[in-house]
Amino acid sequence: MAFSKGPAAQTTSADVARAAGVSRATVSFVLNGKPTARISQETRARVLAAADELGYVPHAAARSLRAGRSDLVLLPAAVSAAGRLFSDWVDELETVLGERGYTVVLHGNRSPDPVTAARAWAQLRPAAVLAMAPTGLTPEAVQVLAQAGTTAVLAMGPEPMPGVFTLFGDQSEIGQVAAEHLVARGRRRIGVLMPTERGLSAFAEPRLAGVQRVAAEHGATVTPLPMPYGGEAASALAVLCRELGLDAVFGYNDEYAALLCAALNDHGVEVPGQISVVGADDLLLAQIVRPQLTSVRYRLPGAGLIAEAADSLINKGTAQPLPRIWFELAPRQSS
Amino acid sequence: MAFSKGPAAQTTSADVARAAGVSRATVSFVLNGKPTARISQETRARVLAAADELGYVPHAAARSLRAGRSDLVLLPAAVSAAGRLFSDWVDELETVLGERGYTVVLHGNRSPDPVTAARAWAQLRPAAVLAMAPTGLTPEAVQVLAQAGTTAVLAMGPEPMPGVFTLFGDQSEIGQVAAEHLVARGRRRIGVLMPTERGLSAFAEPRLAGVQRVAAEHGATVTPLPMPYGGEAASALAVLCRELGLDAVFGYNDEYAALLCAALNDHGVEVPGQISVVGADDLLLAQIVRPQLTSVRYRLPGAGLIAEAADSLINKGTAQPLPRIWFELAPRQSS
DNA sequence: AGTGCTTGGTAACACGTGTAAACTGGGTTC
DNA sequence: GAACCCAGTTTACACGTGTTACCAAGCACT
Repeated sequence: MAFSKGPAAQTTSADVARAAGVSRATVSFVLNGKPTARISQETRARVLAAADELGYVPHAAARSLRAGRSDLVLLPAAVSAAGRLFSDWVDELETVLGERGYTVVLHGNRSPDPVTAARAWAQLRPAAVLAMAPTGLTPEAVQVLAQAGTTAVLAMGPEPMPGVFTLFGDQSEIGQVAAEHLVARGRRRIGVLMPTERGLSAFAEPRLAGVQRVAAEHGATVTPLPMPYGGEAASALAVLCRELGLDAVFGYNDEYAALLCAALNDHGVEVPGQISVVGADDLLLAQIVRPQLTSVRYRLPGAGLIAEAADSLINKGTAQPLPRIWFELAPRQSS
Repeated sequence: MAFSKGPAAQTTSADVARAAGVSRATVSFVLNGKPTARISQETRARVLAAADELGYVPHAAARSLRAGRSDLVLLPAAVSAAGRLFSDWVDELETVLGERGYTVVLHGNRSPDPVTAARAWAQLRPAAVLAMAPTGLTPEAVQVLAQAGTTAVLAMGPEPMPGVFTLFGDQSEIGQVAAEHLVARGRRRIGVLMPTERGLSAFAEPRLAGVQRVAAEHGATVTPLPMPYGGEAASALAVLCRELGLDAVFGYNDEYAALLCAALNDHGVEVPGQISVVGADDLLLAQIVRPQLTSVRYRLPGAGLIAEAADSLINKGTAQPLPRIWFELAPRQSS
């Protein structure tokens, strides 16, 4: 360590003060612009010049330590888990929350245990946590956050939870919409793709349940079909579908559905002639492939509304309820 | 504000100390486990019990303020900009860096100005910044980071930059590989899709340049084709391709290429009979669509190597050079 | 000449944490 | 019995910031 001169000296507001020939307090006043009237234009200019000269950037950690709250908004979500649909929405969310002065940050939760995950989030003392994927958010996890000072917790889910502002939306309705459509077309032997990718079962399980609910009402059979993300798996499943004599498949996702479609095509199975296929999330992919994919479309509240709710929750501790997420069929060629 | 009892009291290590009947220092010693031998097993147990009871979680900001360095690793990247390819890689990176004790965080840079963006990153005082997309990282931006104490900056790019550990990889080689393939197939009138989505031009421009380089050597013509992300735009471009008499298109991306392919198909243009199409990034999508899409594949160094380099850069200030990124053709049906 | 007001600025504390240095008994050594 | 040591704990400071008091000087008014 002889050559290392410590962890790289940071430029602090004290440096700026020294350079401008004023006290640190004055620097703080100028840079945060609160009681503007109390600082003469001349020193004000001198401070700004010094700060610019030295390339001063405030230390977010120290600032939020002093302030007692941070401007961090945490989105716990793996990047890959967000499909094209969500990722655009997340981008928009970042923009509108940024305009409100928050720093949005994504953090993939690597721990399957909700409490451990919550503990990791809590370390950052975020102003709000936006759990927009149906991650396993338990009451204990919420309490960990609360104990760390984060009371603004938003989550997407089918039912309310104490201490959580819920954006109501039931993934099982996706399966429901798809299944109702298939049943209406006379299909009775329905397969359901179940992705084996980690983190996706939280979406897949309720979607399957939705299909089963509808199937039970109409005397249709439901066969879950576990599937890794890949071409070979799809090919194997295509064979299986024919062997099982299925007449319809709900593909969890447009991606998975499209994979299966291509495989069915390769094996000479006609879509939708012999087997109807329905996807979900209405990705652009659904319009690219041939036959074009029937899908189930999300109707999400605009990012502006979410930002408004989060802001209100942080500052007032309460917020107006949001319109619930709902789902509708986007009928195309594959069914 | 009468009903609001301030910004939600946080549980601090002082609370734990009080509950366990010891000093705050003892709590810190127990929880960080450094001089383990110096604490009796009995008080040790009492402290751990109290911490657990109160649900204590350390305050990352305070900790890193005291320590002079944070365990944050910042990945400046918009979620949507990362395709399937990158997002899986980022996931892996999160995992391996997490195992090394770092907290990985994604932050979409909303500012087009590199210095402003760098200023935003610098506020978080990250231990390292991993700019894995060819974002406009200027020397001034690097200096802003350095002044804030972040000296470990990794970036992907074609050439070295002072103060930056470069993961060498030249996006223009992608265009080059694609163009060489097309030229070898006798194509001479090449169109290049140029996405208009924000943040993508940093990828698109060099890819175009690569195509132009090869075309110039072989007397082929290159026509840039600006294209929004969507079906109508693709349809319009399909018509244009025919009118211009193009015999090949490099599609920037598998997504964009697939969009165009579908549109060409709809307009009765045969692929690859009349027009060859080549994509890039080798997404699974390339294998889903028919005809299957010829693509250009990334060879990225494993996430483990990147993590190793970042770690070394943080602690030793230097790191072993990484193998450069290279690209190879994945030939399929569309060309 | 005292009193009060305004303008421009500073001293000093608190936020939650990690750790070097000091302290306290009780035992061991000359 | 004085000197020393050791295990177990605490006291005290520093990190970089925002903000509440407080202060100095200038000026006007009784």
